Amino acid sequence: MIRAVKGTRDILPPSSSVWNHVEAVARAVFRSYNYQEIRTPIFEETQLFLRGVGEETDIVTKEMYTFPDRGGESLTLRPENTASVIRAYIEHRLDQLPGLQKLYYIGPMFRRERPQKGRYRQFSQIGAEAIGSPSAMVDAEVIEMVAEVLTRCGLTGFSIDVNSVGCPACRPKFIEALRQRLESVAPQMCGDCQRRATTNPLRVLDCKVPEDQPIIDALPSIHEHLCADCAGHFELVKTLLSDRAIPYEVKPRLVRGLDYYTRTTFEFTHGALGAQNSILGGGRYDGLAEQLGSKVPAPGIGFSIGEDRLVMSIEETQPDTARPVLDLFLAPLGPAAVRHCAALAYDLRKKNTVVEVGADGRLKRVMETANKLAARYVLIVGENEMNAGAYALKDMASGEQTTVTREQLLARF
RNA sequence: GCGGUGUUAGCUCAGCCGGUAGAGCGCCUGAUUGUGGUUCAGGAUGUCACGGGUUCGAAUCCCGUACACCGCCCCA
Repeated sequence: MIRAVKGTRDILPPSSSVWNHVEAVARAVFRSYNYQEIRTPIFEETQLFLRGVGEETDIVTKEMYTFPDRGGESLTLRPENTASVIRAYIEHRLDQLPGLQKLYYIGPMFRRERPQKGRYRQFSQIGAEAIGSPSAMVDAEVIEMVAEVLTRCGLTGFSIDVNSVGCPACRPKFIEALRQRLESVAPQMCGDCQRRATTNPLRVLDCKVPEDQPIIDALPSIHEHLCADCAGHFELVKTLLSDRAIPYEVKPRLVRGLDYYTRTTFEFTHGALGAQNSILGGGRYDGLAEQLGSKVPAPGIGFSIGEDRLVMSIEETQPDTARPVLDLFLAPLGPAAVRHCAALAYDLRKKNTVVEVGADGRLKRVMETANKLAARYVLIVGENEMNAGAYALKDMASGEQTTVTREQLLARF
């Protein structure tokens, strides 16, 4: 038997309707903030991600689906979408358009990691990018917007963590201070941290080993090293979030894994997800466009929601959300009624009524089928009904049966 | 990429120390002629994940592979 490849999966009903719901909610919220959809290719030149995501990141060093095209060019299945959006922004000179560019996307991403619950090799992200402004106003609006998406999806119990990772002016100084301090304390820490102390000092802050926590708490904080501009920016973001009564927590240790982040970073987590508790992540990337060859600066901020994880949280939190509606089930008795029902269904469906036509057979059997499909009403169409010009309409919930003419039926459904 | 647990009917699982498989749910059929949800009776379905080994004999023991899940790394 041929099975779906490792780390990929089929989204079947009724789960697929939850996916559709989530996407519809996101589109509606994005629209209300005046975002418009962008669709970029699912694969790009490998070079885009090397430069955009960062050569030293885990994504680039060990997780990309990279393959040579038949012409010899190296292509890569997109591991994330921000780099592609910025590439499109530059390529199509969107900086020449008036105002901020506010773009959203929904689609599959690919990372070759060891699969786990909530972690797949093909997964879907719902994301948005606001490009063209360095203002803290935009940061706060983006965080507000994504919180609104989760809330309107019916999700509760998520928490919002924010931080500032500084800018090219102040972050290197912080990293240097961190490195120096780690020289003395790292030997007392876990093996991973001893390694990180030299390879990636920022990662030490993310360590979850309980014994290391007191040591980490005593390490220098990024906030002591932010330059005046970065500190002011972060203060304003926090003030604006408070103005909106959005509950957030400052996590000085929140370090994101992509190289392009500057200043504001944020992450939403949810307890129902297990080890992969991050439901969405995002941040500001003021230097990314220039890194990708833009001649003009294009400061931006964005996020991406892990759609698989969002759907999973919703399904675990509220299990009975996905229930498709079947308005009317037509039960034909005899070949003539089958033709009659087909024509009737055609007219009803033009009005977007959800209609199913049963197979000809014993009424008992047809009723059983209608019941299993959870039909609201069943319309019985046999010789008697066709001769009389009136159908028997049964309310499946109450069991009551009434008589309706074709006109009455079309007016009602 | 590293470590661990698991893989038996469509689903959830049982199967003790090796003697070639079961339950519940679901599905199908019937309880006479045009009426569901309850009840009753009957029925179908598994190369016991795959490959190899030990054995007279393996779902049951051993090894390998695949996949899923848990933890690590990292992230969505």
